[in-house]
Amino acid sequence: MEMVKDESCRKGPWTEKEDMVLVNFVHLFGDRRWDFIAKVSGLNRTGKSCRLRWVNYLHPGLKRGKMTPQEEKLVLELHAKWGNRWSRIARRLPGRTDNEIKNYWRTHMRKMALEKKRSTSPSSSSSSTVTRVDSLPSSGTGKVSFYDTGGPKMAVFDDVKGYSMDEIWKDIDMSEGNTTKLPSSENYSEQGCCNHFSCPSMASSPPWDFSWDYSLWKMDDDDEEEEEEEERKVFIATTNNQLFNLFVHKP
DNA sequence: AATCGAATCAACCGCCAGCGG
DNA sequence: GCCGCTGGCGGTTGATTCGAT
Repeated sequence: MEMVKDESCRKGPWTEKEDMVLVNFVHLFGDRRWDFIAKVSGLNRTGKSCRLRWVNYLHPGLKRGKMTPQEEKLVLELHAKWGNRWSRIARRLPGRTDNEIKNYWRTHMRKMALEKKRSTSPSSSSSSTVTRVDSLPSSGTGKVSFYDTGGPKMAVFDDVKGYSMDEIWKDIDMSEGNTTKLPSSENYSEQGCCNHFSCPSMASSPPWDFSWDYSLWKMDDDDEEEEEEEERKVFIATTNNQLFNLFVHKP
């Protein structure tokens, strides 16, 4: 049963079947032992890849869709405070992932930087119409990344006071000591992601209280064929077989 | 209707810290 | 104390979607 982690591991987009298998195994073994899950599930993926897929896409507590104004505000506040510590910021936003926030910020900053550039240089000096934001100088690292901010020192935020790293850490300490400043912070600990998503759906149905729910993978296109449905059932059966074998062969 | 650039999203990569042997 | 393994995190990239022209 040695599923060797080598270059033959699958990459690229996940299929619906892979998702189903992963969810099944995560509910059985928890969302910690990713390498183990990757091996026993038969998914030809790395543990890392499995974890990423679960955290960013399959986790039942995830919100989808646009950020609300409150969330946007919170992201701005927290980024001003903590810089690019996306996972930390994500913990304050139930149902949002670090990846999502990172992406949002990237887009947001691009917009902001463009607007700022336009407003500060009305002459649009150079011949090029739009200067890519990515090429804006970063804060002294030499490496260019438009959101390589060190956080709060981001030039685009004139209204945000500059912080030194020490100050940032002081802030973090303070906020962890006294979190009442931030909305909904009391619901989150600094531990595993499971604890962070204390969304209602998770609260009422912990991972181990698992029942197969097709709605999880219901696609919008309702003309989904029965054939696909049948395939699903077959796949679940196969997965269950795998699990059965696994337990039977356990000492 | 076609095209092109911008925006968004999903996934990978590399680094690092924590932990167990 | 050292070393290897694993998971977590931040940065980046590539594909897809959207919107303007």
